[in-house]
Amino acid sequence: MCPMESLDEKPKRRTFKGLAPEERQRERHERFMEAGLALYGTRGYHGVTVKELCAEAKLTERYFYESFKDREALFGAVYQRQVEQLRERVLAVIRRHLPDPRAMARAGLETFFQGLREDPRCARILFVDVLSISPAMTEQSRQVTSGLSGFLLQFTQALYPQLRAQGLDPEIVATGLVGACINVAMHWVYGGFAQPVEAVRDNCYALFEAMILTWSVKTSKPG
Amino acid sequence: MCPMESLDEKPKRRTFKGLAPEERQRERHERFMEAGLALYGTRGYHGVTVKELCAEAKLTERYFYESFKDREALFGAVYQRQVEQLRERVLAVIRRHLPDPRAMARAGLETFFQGLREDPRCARILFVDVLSISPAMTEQSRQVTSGLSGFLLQFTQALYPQLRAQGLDPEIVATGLVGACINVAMHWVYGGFAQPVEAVRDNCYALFEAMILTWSVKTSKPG
DNA sequence: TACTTCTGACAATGCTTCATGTCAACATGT
DNA sequence: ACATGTTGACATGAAGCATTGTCAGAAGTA
Repeated sequence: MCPMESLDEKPKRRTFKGLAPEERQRERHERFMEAGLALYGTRGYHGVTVKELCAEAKLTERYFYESFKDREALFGAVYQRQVEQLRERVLAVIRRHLPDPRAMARAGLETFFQGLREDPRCARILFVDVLSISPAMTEQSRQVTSGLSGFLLQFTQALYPQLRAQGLDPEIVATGLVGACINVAMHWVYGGFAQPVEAVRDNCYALFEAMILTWSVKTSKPG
Repeated sequence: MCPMESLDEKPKRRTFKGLAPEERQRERHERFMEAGLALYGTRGYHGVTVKELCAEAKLTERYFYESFKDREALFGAVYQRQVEQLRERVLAVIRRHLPDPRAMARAGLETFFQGLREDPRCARILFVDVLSISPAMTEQSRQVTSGLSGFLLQFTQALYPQLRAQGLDPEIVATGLVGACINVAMHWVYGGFAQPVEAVRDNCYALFEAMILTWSVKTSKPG
């Protein structure tokens, strides 16, 4: 009985199982992120409940709402992480193949596809469910893919500054090429990786190269 | 009081409001189909309840379950109808432009995009929600897009029988081209049709042409 | 008019989910 | 050993949903 006891005293946070409070919380957060990847990535967003996420994370609802506002917030966090992981990986590989544009593009594509094969769960998260959750998530996805085609655009224009598409809108073409990769990836993943990754990489690269070639031809001999 | 009254007598079906029983049922079915298109196409599959579908159709739950086993069955029917409508329209236009392959492809593409602009609701149904409902619906969508790339393949190979893709898998390329059109369409629709339909059509056609050109080049002068 | 079918409004059931709350058991530092 | 922070199991409540059922009245038939 301490005499100066305040009425709204904060509980003293302390270590537990050898971990500081922040560490424990981060670990719980992490477990939910992995549970989200596991369940959302296999059964989709709408088929998964908070209770199931908790069971997968071996934690209880209380801690779920400690880390995330709701189911959608967890999905958004998982989505964003997957995007950034894949992006970093692809960019790193592209950098490693500087300055050969052909090698850069092919290696980037291969890394993209290999990432999906290593963890097919992220394919569903990145390309399917994100579009059917809420307008906010749809917009987030739109920005990601727009950013991707923007990068693609910048990339090709830096490599081939002389390219001027006659009557073509580079933004639309870039959107198309991104869509091509995504659709190929989806069919590849859902088809059980029937083709070797090199085949997928080469065929997608062929689309890129075809466009560059077309642009060169159109610009070098107009009409 | 008829003396021979059977215990399990079937109710005599009769006309009502000048319509035969079958006509009435068909009309109810139709109203649910339109309600499904309206609500699924704007708010998505998961955000719509049976009650809302009934309100939109101005009918009651009883009649919903008369026509459809559940919400998913209605979605499947709406999806299938939209696929077939768009396909018929595109095929009709393509036929009308025989035998000029360039005109056929461009007109087909334009009809595809124009169909989406006339009724943006079907974009969501055809490309987004169908993938996140159930494995069965996902498979149905897969078959549709596979059929589409199959047609594309057959089309180009019929027009350019000499084309032999060196080291390329025509199936993957076709999948990519279909994905390109779908992604361009999605961004076009969700971006509020910022570009004129001719621009979208021409840029997608450019992708097609680029591939054909690439194949021709690769086959005529190998290496 | 008398009878039957058809229709719409809505109640009822049973289930599931989200989100919060309770509480005893456990772990820790003193 | 004790007081207290921490945890997991479970309870609770409000809400929403799918599906079936009830019933009075409108619309057709004879």
